[in-house]
Amino acid sequence: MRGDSAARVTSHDVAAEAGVSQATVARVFSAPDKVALATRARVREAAARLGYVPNAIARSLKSQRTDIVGAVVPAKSEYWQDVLTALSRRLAEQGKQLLLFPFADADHVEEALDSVEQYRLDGLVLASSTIRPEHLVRMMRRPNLRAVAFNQPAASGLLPLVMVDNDAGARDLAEHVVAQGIGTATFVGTVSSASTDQIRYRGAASALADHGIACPYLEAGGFSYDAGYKAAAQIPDGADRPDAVMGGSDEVALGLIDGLRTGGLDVPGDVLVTGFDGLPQASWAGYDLTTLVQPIEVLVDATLAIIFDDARDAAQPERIVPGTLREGKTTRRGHG
Amino acid sequence: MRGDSAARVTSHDVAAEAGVSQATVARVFSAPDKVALATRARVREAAARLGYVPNAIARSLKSQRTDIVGAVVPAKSEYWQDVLTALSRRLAEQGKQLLLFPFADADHVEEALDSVEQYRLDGLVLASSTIRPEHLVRMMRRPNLRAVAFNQPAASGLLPLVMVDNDAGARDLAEHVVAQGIGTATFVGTVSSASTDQIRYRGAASALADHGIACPYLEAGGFSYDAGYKAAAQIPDGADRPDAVMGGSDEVALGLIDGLRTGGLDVPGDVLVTGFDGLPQASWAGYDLTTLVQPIEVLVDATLAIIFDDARDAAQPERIVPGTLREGKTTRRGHG
DNA sequence: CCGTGACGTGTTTACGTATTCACATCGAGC
DNA sequence: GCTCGATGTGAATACGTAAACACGTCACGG
Repeated sequence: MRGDSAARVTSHDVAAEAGVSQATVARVFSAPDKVALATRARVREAAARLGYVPNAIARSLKSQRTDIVGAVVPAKSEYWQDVLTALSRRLAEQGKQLLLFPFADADHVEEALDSVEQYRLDGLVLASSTIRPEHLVRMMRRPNLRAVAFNQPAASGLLPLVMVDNDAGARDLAEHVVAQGIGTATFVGTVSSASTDQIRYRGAASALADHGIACPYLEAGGFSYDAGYKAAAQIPDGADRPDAVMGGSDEVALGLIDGLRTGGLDVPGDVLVTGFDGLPQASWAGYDLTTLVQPIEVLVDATLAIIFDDARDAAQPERIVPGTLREGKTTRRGHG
Repeated sequence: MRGDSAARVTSHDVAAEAGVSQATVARVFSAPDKVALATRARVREAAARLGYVPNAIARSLKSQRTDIVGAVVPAKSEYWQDVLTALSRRLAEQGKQLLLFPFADADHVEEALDSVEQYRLDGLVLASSTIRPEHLVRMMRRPNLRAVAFNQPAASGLLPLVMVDNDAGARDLAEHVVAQGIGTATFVGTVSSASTDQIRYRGAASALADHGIACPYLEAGGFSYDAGYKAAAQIPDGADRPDAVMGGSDEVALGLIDGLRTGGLDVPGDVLVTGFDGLPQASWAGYDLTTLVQPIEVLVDATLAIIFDDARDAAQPERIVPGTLREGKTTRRGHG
């Protein structure tokens, strides 16, 4: 029953209560070592009594720093949710916050960016390869805004870029299934609209070609479980059935597995399946998917390093981080 | 090559360029109808030429509104990620943003709330039943902050509350499995630290008791897939094996299914399994879990209504929204 | 004993906008 | 022809903080 309900308490009120100037109060909360110990204690006490909390809005206006990083991401995606979780956690550790700008589809990116510009964010993470180059360029030239493209190959040359090594990862997966003794394979993804899937497909196809194996491509038409599930029905059965199906992402691969199984096939008995990303769900015992695990923590750290490190000299850094092959049972052939 | 790279463009700059006062520029962007058509056009043109974008920070300071809603949520949870997705999408439609305050575990809630207080948010969504009452009280008395508890029964009486009808949902699930002809059941959840699980357990146990069926409780020790997977090993086999296992949440239930299957049991052949929440993964063909689907859109809308509707008269609204039973194959007994 | 620097604090200003108040203009009504 | 209200605009102020600057005090070394 004290100090609360007092509508808005400012540093001036605290100053009056403690018998010091507003500047001293501000110093206590932003640079305590510049204030004598006794004064500091008195101010802290007064602040507690009044229920004072520094106003981050006013601070941001004055200091030109918001301590907020924005993220423009597709609204529905397991992968991006995992990335955001890692990102926000890391930011919280540094006393910074994450402001979300989700967009339902590519047409709504424009609106999201309009909002982005109004808040003077310290940094911006541009995710999803469905963001078009013209949007990237627009963000590129905002003053005082460090924008980083995250897993978005198309941004190369336009923006600083952090990305898993999609090409090497796809090759690793391809080599792995080849080692299982497959003779045919099919890649299922969304090459049409995702530049990551394009690289993954090319990498896999190239590695397979080195072993004389062709790799036809099947368009899933989306990044979701459902897209993979439906695509499974398009995969030829009988004599034309591929020995392995490579999904462009884990979500698609999980859908593929269930779709194939619903179609009466055994995974991995009849068909091997691989994914890409390393989602938690891929490790679930019901699937135990062979996939390429993205080192999300590393990617996030690299992203934040670009945003916050003042090494502005390296104008356009590109960090390509290798992933790790995770071998699950979806590529484990019954060796009799 | 025009208008860009000009470091910071303010309304003053635009005013000078357009030959009007700063006030007029401000009006053009916040109350356009108060400015003559010709003037408006001239200002808009000048703004475009200079690359001017209104500064949301300054606006917030002046107007005492940030157009930002905060959400305090556990960092790792499928369910909360789905809620956040819905929430941020709905906010974006209204030109508002979502600021994330994730916390790793209950001990870190305190820090998250410290940050919350600094930003003068329009509203706050307090999620997760692991937030302790003392924290709720603290948020309750912040002036100018509309805090809403989301699916958090423990907040009843302290804060406005929006929640799915856990009790009725649990009863529906119990009745459903009873209708399948079961004779014994076990509930697996985290009653110890989640007030939602407590209600769900009591509801299910009560409904089962009405049919003369006891419902022992098994502590999962967490909300995750892994917790469920491990808990499955604790379920008695042989003669004591329950006919049905009810998971406190979908995540736990999915883990249970895989755990039981790994243990050599057939779901639903040997054991029926139910969940709670209605996660997308519960619908995946590999599981097809019987669960209680939460109407997340409805819950989110109710939450935002409490935050933004000025009906401050209804001091402590409590909205309990019914869920929907989704019947999957995990409770479909082979009828011979 | 005085100059010098470190230290602690107060005064003042600036951040960029929204809003209140005042003022000028203009058309309509008597 | 003069008043009155409506309309459009400018001047001035406030939002709450951080930081530059100035000032006074005190300890220390020459």
